[in-house]
Amino acid sequence: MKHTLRIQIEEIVSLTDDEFEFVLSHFQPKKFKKHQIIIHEGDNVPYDFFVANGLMKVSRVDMDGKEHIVQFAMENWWITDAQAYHNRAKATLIVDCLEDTDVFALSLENREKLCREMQKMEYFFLKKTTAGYIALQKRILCFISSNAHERYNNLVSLYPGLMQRVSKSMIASYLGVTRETLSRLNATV
Amino acid sequence: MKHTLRIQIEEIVSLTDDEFEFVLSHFQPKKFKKHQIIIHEGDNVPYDFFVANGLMKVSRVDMDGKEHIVQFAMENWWITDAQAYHNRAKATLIVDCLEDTDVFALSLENREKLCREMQKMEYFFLKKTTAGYIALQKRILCFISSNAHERYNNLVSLYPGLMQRVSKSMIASYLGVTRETLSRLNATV
DNA sequence: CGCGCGATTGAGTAATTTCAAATCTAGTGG
DNA sequence: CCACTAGATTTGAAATTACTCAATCGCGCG
Repeated sequence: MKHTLRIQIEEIVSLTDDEFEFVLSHFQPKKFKKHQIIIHEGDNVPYDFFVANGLMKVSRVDMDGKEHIVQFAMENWWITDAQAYHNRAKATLIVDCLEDTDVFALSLENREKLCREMQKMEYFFLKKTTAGYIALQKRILCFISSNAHERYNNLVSLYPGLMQRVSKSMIASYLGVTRETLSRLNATV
Repeated sequence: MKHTLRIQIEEIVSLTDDEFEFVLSHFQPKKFKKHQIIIHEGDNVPYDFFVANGLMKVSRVDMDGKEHIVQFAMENWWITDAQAYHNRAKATLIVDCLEDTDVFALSLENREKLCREMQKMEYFFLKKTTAGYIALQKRILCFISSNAHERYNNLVSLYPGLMQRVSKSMIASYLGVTRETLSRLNATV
């Protein structure tokens, strides 16, 4: 059975067994528990996490104590406070687990080292990051051109599996509406 | 006087004169007129554009004929329909000029070629794309956690120069509000 | 059974949109 | 230099959408 990280990388570049072992040696496997907070606001952010199993989220809590969810990460997604990670700055976001989660953690040092050692990994990260950029651009277009109802329908069709694993309050937070508004949307469908 | 593209690249990797000439040979300089539409919906998207001079935007026009602006690009910004460009797909967005504009156009073929020939250019694109990803993530956080007034203030403080060059209707479209709402915000400040 | 948590419902309020009309502004031709 | 027009901006009033706060419902679990 192939490693889930290997499958993802090989969607973009092919690897021999040895090469994959080499790549993998740059990651640290870690296990987290449901509700565990991995990165607090103000922390250093030493890792980008590849989720092998489980479910995490990144969010910010505003001055009123309201949580705003920036991203979920299910299996085969990457998650971290990107701004803090890449700029070696203090976290402004919170990363935590919605389920027991297995990740492969990649430090920025190892990421850079890996890119120097294997150019095709730099190519992989470029493709992945570009795809992420495009996805965010679509999400922005959704915000500027759609109301809450349309954004909800869009999310359901994009990630149907997410609905079964995440509370409706969190879906609301991700969509930028209150849980009450989201609840009333469902009634209207 | 250094080339504006060279300055941007050298913020991330240093180049000799020869190297820069080599990089530049992969680009095509182009001149566009104000109001010129560079990419129509449904077009192929052969280029990513580096704006040397002038101002462009990417937008989508919805079924009601309303324009939604995804991005502006002033000097030293990159702009294209990223989804269509990177996936060699038909454009779903419109790219046009708000001023007479000089660009350096980079085809996907030349981009790939350049990355193969000079690894540090792949590094450059990775850093640039990562920075773009982080910027979009911030903009999304702004949408889910801020009202129109706060989004407007945020935009003004991020890009004060933009306000002098772009009509308020377009600012409104970029912020995801109507021009009437934006107009009323200014009154309240 | 009864507690606790998430989801829903209700009522009032605030923000935003819609559509229409009025104003302002820059550029043009006389 | 002035009048005129087209486009952009602002204003007004009503309708809609979304939010807030409070109360209720539903369900799993000790």
